[in-house]
Amino acid sequence: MDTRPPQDAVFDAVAELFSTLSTPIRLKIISGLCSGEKNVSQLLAEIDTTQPNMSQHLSTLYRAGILGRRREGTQIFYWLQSERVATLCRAVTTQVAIELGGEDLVNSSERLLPRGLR
Amino acid sequence: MDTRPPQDAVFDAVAELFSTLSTPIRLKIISGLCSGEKNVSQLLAEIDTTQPNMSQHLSTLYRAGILGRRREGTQIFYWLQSERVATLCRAVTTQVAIELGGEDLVNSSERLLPRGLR
DNA sequence: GGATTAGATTCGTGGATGCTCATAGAATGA
DNA sequence: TCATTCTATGAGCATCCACGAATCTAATCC
Repeated sequence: MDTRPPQDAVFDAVAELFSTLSTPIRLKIISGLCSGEKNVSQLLAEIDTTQPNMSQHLSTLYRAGILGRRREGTQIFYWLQSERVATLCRAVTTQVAIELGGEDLVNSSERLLPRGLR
Repeated sequence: MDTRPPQDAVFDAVAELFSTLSTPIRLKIISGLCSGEKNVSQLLAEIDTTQPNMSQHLSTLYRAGILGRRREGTQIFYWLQSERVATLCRAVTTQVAIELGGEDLVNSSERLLPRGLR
């Protein structure tokens, strides 16, 4: 069989990546991790959602290879594993902030997805 | 009220954009229009789906401001309106093709989202 | 071992959306 | 006007998925 063109696999993969990034809360998580690794409690302090919901989104981003994970005692730390995806989100977010207008928004957007501090 | 941070609007907009690009068929449409404007029949000849389904996806991309639309007789031509989105898709698709491996796939990927011919 | 804290997992549900089928609309030609 | 071609729209359906509530697991401390 295999009547599908090989490019289809590429489009499928790209669509899946975009799908992973297509929810605001996951973008906020990526934004929050731009300044370095954080545990779940720290992320919960920044992002308004429930703990189970946060856990599910973190799991989704981890399985997608976008986040790394590490246990330290009872806490679990996450960090940005895919620098490529971080760069992608940064570029798109900056552009959208500009297009949405508002100098203030553009200025504050520089803090939306800051480049890694180290 | 308005207790939501202003950045939330940016994340919402970015998530919506990614959502629009999160289906393979819409990526194929964008790819097909990279070489210039086409009518619906031409797109149907390249992309395997039904006519109503194609029409709906075209409508979605048009409403998102990604495609332009023009009537000529009974036919309707679509073209890439947002060069920014086209560039985005091109960059991501190329990277994913590379990461999926296969020299042949990488080479053929150059034809996935060719730069505009004019 | 019991209690406590930090996260993950399971289950159920409502809303969004992609698909198909049937139909409607618009333009052209006889 | 009627037929044909090209495209859009609406209804019905199935699926996916984000969310919340409750529960479970793992590690630490008493």
